Amino acid sequence: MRYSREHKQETHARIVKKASVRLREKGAHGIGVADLMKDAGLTHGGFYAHFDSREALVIEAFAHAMDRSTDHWRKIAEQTPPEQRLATIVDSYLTRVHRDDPGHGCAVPALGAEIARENPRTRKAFAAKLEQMIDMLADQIPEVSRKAARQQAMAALATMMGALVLARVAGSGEFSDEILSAGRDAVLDRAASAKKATSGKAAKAIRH
Amino acid sequence: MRYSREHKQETHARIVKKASVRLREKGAHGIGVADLMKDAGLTHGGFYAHFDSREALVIEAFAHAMDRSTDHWRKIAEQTPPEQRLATIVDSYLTRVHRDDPGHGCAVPALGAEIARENPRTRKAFAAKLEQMIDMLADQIPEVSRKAARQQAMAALATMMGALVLARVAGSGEFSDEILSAGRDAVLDRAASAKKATSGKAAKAIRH
DNA sequence: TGTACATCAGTGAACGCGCGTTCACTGATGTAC
DNA sequence: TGTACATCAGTGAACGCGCGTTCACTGATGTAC
Repeated sequence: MRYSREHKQETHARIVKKASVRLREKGAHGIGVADLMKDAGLTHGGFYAHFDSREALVIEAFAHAMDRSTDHWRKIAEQTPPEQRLATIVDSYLTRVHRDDPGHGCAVPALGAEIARENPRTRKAFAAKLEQMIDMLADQIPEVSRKAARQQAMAALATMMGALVLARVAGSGEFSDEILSAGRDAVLDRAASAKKATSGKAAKAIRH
Repeated sequence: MRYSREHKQETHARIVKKASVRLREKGAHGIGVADLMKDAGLTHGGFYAHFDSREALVIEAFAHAMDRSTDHWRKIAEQTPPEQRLATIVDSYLTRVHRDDPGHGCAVPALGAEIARENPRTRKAFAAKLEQMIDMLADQIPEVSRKAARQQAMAALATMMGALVLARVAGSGEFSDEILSAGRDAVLDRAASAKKATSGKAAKAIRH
């Protein structure tokens, strides 16, 4: 059954897309090649017509997830006034829905720690996507220098993904909700005070 | 070779201690029973004289790592004036040494995401230790209500462990160092502004 | 105190299972003539 | 346009390996008498 020219690309994309969901749900080593192929409606034998190895799929699936997240938040930001963009992203990031559905959420809290232990090539591929995500976040922070915006974006992502990891460890009760809420407040308060600090002297005094 | 009464307990403790290092280094599924026993100077067959299953060791090793971290920071805090305690903890947490030696560092960035995917019993055991760690951090935040201190402790831990995960993904270059530094600034700035906010009106205005 | 026996932490071979990967084969469709 | 052949995405059995777990056995030391 030979297929048309686009067919292989479509199948390849479908495997990557489905895998990116399942890997975020189950972890980078939490699901096997056979199950990933089954998710895409195929049998495991055909896997190596599309990827050199399981690891190659993992890299593609991560990149896909990161790109989708970065695009998603950029689009959300574009529909929001500049001074509210970061707040809107944080509010949509630290939600119960995101906490309870890692498969369709940010790959950083789901897979960051595992990727950091992966071989250098895989880790670097992920690091490049992480940098793009941070740049996108920095773009949403107006009224400060580029350097300050990047620094704030790094801290904001650390707090957001960290709070999501902690909230997932905590389960889905009150304790978990409190973590989400504490993370939101931390990012938003700091954004507010950092902005004031660059435009007023009184606020600057507070930072030191 | 029957051993004295304390011998088994000592061996058990040694296995747990060594495993807690290796699991933080390699991940919750990154190292096998045989290698873990070898680390403790034993052969794999004896494992089940000490633990019901591999998972039981994982739970004990996590609990051990969390207790050690919590104790460690409590001790550091006790040797520091109250108003500098959180800052001292943050400074010792977000370092290159900690980033580059996960085996002897905090279990939350190393294993949190994986534990969140584990079965409910394992996850809940970890969640209880997480709550203890947050309580300990809240104890180091003076001059605010208990509720506010806990909230700030949650956010601080989220930022700290998140920054460590991101820094490990980023490797060990400039980008990675910037993440550590951005995380430090975020926690310390917020601690300073939160304190001011409870004692001065001008600062309160800044938070809103 | 001395002796015979019981205990059980630890050994190392073996089992069963799942997983990543390989491979011979299939057959629908593209392509050459 | 029609026909014969080539291609190659996908199938499903099989391989080899590592891992968690089991088990018969060992032998130094605790304990009963």
